[in-house]
This record gives sequence, C-alpha cells and structure tokens, in this order.
Amino acid sequence: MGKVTINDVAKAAGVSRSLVSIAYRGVQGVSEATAEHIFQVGKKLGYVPNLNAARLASKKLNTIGVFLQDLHNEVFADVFDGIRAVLDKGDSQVVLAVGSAEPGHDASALDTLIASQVDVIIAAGLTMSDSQLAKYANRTKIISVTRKAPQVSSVTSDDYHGAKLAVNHLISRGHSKIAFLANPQTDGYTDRLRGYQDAVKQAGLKPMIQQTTYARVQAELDAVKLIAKKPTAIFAHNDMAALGVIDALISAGLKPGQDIHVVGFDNTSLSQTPVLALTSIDPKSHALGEEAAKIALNMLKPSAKKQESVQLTPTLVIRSTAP
Amino acid sequence: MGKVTINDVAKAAGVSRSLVSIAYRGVQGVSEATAEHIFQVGKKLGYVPNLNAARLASKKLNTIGVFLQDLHNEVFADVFDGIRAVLDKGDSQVVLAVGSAEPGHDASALDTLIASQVDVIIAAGLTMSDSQLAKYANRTKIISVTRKAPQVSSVTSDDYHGAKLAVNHLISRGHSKIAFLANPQTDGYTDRLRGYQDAVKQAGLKPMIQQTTYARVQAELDAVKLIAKKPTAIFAHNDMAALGVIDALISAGLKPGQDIHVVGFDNTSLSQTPVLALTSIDPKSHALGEEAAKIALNMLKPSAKKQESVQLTPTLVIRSTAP
DNA sequence: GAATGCTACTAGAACGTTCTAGTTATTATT
DNA sequence: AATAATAACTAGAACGTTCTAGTAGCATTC
Repeated sequence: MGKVTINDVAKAAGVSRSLVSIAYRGVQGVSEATAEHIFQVGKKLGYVPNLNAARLASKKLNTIGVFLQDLHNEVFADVFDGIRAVLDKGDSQVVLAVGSAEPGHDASALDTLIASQVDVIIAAGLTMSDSQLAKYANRTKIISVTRKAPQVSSVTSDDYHGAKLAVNHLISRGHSKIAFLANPQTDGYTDRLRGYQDAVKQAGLKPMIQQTTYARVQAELDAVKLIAKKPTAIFAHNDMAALGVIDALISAGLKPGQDIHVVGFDNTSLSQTPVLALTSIDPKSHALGEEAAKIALNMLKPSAKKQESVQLTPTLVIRSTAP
Repeated sequence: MGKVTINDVAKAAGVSRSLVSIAYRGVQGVSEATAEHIFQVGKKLGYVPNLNAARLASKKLNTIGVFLQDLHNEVFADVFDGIRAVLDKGDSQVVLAVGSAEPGHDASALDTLIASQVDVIIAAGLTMSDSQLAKYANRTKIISVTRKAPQVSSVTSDDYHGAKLAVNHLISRGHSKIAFLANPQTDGYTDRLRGYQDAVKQAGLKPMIQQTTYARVQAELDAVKLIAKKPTAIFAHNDMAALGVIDALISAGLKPGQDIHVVGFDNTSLSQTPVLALTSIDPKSHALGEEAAKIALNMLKPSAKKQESVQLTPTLVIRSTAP
C-alpha cells in the first residue's frame, strides 16, 4: 500500500520525472507515444498524482474555493449547480467548504479555504459582518453571492426590486393588510425590507413586520404571531420561511391561497411542487452561480479588475398560494 | 500581497522555523511565553499556514474525505451534520466532494479525494457499481453510507426492515392494493424491494411495482402511471419520490391520506412539515453520519480493523398521509 | 558531583510535485 | 551545406511545511 510517486513511474517508464509530470498535466512537450507509455506504466503501478504536492509546487493551478452557507437550504444547491456548470468546462479545481448554524463558523470555513491556497473564493450566503467580510477581501480575492457587500465583488439578485414585485403583486390583487416575515440574519434583509416598506407606503398602506430567525420551526412560531394580527397576505423573506407560514396557517385551520395569500422568495424546487404551489420571487440562483464562476475565472487572470459586481433582476412566479 | 511563510515568521520572531511549526500545531515543545510571541508576530505579518505544504510534509494529519451524492436531497445534509457533529470535536480535517446527476461523476469525485491524500473516505450515496466500489476499497479506506456494499465498510439503515415497516403499517390499516414506486438507481433499492415483496406476499397480496428514476419530476410522471392502476396506498422509495406521488395525486384531484395513502422513506425535514405531513420511514440519517465518522476516526489508528459495518434500525413515523 | 531526566529549542533532510533553463535530435529554410 | 527552428526530453532547484535527531541548559536524583 506504499504510495506510488511520480519518481516510481519515471523510473519504471525509463523517462525523467519531468516528462511524467508533463504527460499527466496534459501540456505540450511529450510525444503521443511516450505519453501513452507513461500512462500505461502509471496505471499498472496505481499512480495517482499527489494534489497537495502539485498545489504546493505550482503557481498557476487555478484553484477556486467555494463556500456554501447551509446544505439544508436548496438555494445553495442551485447556486452550486450554476458554479459547476461553468467551472466543469475549464481546467480549474474546486475546493469546497460549508457553513453551519454556528455563528463564527463561516469565518473558519473561509480560513480553511485560504489555508488551502485557493486563488479565489466564491462565498454564497455569508453571514459575517460587513467589516469582517471587508477584512477577508483584503487578504484574498472573494466574490460574495446572494449577500451584497460594499467594497467586495458580489453577485446578487436585486432584492429591493424582488420585494417590491412581491408586494405589488399582492396589492394588485386587492390586498390591503400585507405583512412581512423578515429575517435579519439572512442575505438581502435590508433591501427586501426597504422594498416591502416602499411598496406598502406607495400604496398608502400600513407596514406590518414580524422578525424571525433562520430555522423553519422558528419561522412557524413567528408566523403564528403574525397571523394573530390578521393580515390578508404574508410576504416571507424566503421559501423556507414561507413554508413555516404555510405550516402555521394549516395548523390554524386556514387555507393558504384562499384565507391568506403567501409569497416566498427563492423559487426553490420545493415551491414548484404542486402540493405547495408557492408563489415566489425567483432570484435566478442558478444564474447567480454561473455569474460568480465567470467572475472567478476572470479574477484568475493577471489582468483582472480588482472588483466586479453583477446584479440580476428577479422575477415573480405566480402559483396558487397567491394567485 | 506576497505570501507570508513560516520562515518569515521565524525570522521576525527570532526563532527557528521548527519552533513556529510547533507553536502553530499546538503540540508540546514550546514555552507559553514564546508561543504567544510567535503568534503575535505571525498575526502582524498575516501568516496563514499553507495547508498543502502541511499535508505534503505530514504523515499524520488525519484528513477525512467526505463525498455527498446530491445537495438537492436533504438526506445528505442530515448525514453531513452527523459526520460533523463527531468530527468537529477532534483534530481531524475534512475535505469535501459532491456528486451530481452525471453518471461517472462520483468516481471522479472519489479520485479527487484520493489525490488529496485523504486518510479515509466517507462516501454517502454512491451510485457506482459494486465492482467499481470494490476497486476503490482496494486503493483506499472507504466507508459507504446509506449504500450497502459487500467487502466494504458501510453504515446503513436496515432497508429491508424499513420497507416491511412501511408496508405492514399500510396492511394493518386495511389496505390490500399497496403499490411500490421503486428507484433502481438509488441506495437500498434491492433491500427495500425485497422488504416490500415479502411483506405483501406474507399478507397474501399482489405486488404492484412501478420503477422510476432519481428526479422528482420523473417520479411524478411515473406516479401517474401507478395511480392509473388504482392502488389504495403507495409506498415510495424515498421522500423526494413520495413528494412526486403527492404532486401526482393533487394534480389528479385526489387527496393524499384520504383517497390514497402515501408512505415515504428518509424522514427528511420536508416530510415533517404540517403541509406535507408525510408518513415516512426514518433511517436515522444523522446517526448514520455520526457512526460513519466514528468508524472513520477508528480507521485512522494503526490498530484499525480492515472492515467495520454498522446497520441501524429504522423506525416508522406516522403522519397524516398514512395515518 | 556525576549521572539522569526534562524542557526549550534548532539544523537539515524529507515530502512529491512543478518549473526554468537547458541539451539533444530532427526537420525546415536559405 | 550551413543555419535556424522546432520537438522531445532532462537536471536540478524551488514550493512551505513536518519530522528526526540532536544540543544546551537546568533541575533532580543517588
């Protein structure tokens, strides 16, 4: 079980170590015949190039670090799919790190990526403070996805506009008591809040806001409080929270889409299922991932701009919880 | 932005490179005072140990590779939480790789983990063939989670028993036309199928089986076919498929839990929501992750057994789709 | 007061790659 | 026929750590 190294392959194939390296990296400088020979010997010996050694020795290995906040929220799976759709075509490598409910965990995940010497970091759903994020941006190239941040490259959806879309849809359907279930811990909180407030104000209505936290169960509890205030429609800061609202409605014997209308945010595959049929704002998560990956690839080039931000325009997807 | 190395810190702190290494690894051999001094200098210079170099030089770095098949399926998030619950306490490091819908992708993900020189691999939801998996097991220590495999360490739920639980529950409620929506591509397919068949046979009933694939949308289409055969209850191979079944029922104007009963498998947080209230078999995903992590830690020790397998006993969680 | 053990530290050789600067052949150009 | 250009290959120095074997100093033991 002793590890087979590049030297073993070189010796067995009767060539230099350098040539084996060239062959395995697939760069020019080796004849097709010898390359084939080297691969055969390598395969026989069970040679697998040591990625750590490669990353140490190589300056230009195009390693991209990806951070995902929460595996339980499908948004991040969508973003990751988008990232991979772009990256899989090229010759870059991906190092993954995921966050957790614990507060400081996203910082330590970024630390691990930096320690792995990634060239760029794509971070989706960071919860750290703006100032902490700015510090990281000083140390490494970082692209924040879903979370807007001053001084840092970001790929986001226009949360303000998305919130307005949601509320205006409800207003156009004649609602006058529109509540907002907000999560201050989540990306785009301030923008969605502003969008909600402006839309409500412009229609001459009164805002009705309830704060909640990340967990769906908590959203359900807070939704109960909100329902007690008798709104006719509820806009939830994301689909997971919207699910909490629907749960609360059902437990209260109310029918979503009839007694109270509900709009979510994220348009996850969950909202698309006929059971839920959740009207939701589509932030184009997959496209966010793609854009972030493209920027990441740009940043690998020496000519890269320091900062580059993209904002996509969300759309409203009408389903039966708010027809 | 030039990288700060251990040598820079050593020089600036007036100590040897070795001592800086000792301090940062937190091992014995440095006085508290100098360690503090080293950290201060390191912090001032912005030193971050290069993980690649460390992994290359070190023999005993306790690196554990984790493979997750599909970020869209919450089971794997649960498993990962379990893994982390155990691993976060120790001093091991985790390298993550995730699969995708593409067929050969899980093999290349394992290759990457092996190339990263991980000491053990915890692989959740592998879809490769038994023989291919056996080959990997020859090359590296590997623990298969959710997927049982001969000759390979595995942590699984008793799928046979789980399927029987589901079917027997339906039988006890008086059902006589119980269908099974099966996915041959998924873990535990054969066992769940056997469990279903045996339970049905023992009750003197006729099996009614429809195959489907991984995607939920496909499950919905296949569920439609199944419904045409007029079963009174449907057992789905997992929660995602059960969701497809429920979608199909609703589209057909039928009420799950009333017109047709539905049982899923995985007990994901989704099934727990009041909207769905899906009766499901709980394979203890979180515990599976924990057990796998414990075995992985055992395997790091030189005295480790070659193969170690654990099987947990699933339970039935009754909710309103099959009361 | 010599031997022993312990703590705090260091020098220098690994670890397995990549990369720069060559060296040979071989082919093309004048 | 001489020169230039190209292709195929190599030697050896990085890369930034860890680890083994050791030294110096000091307290403890007999």
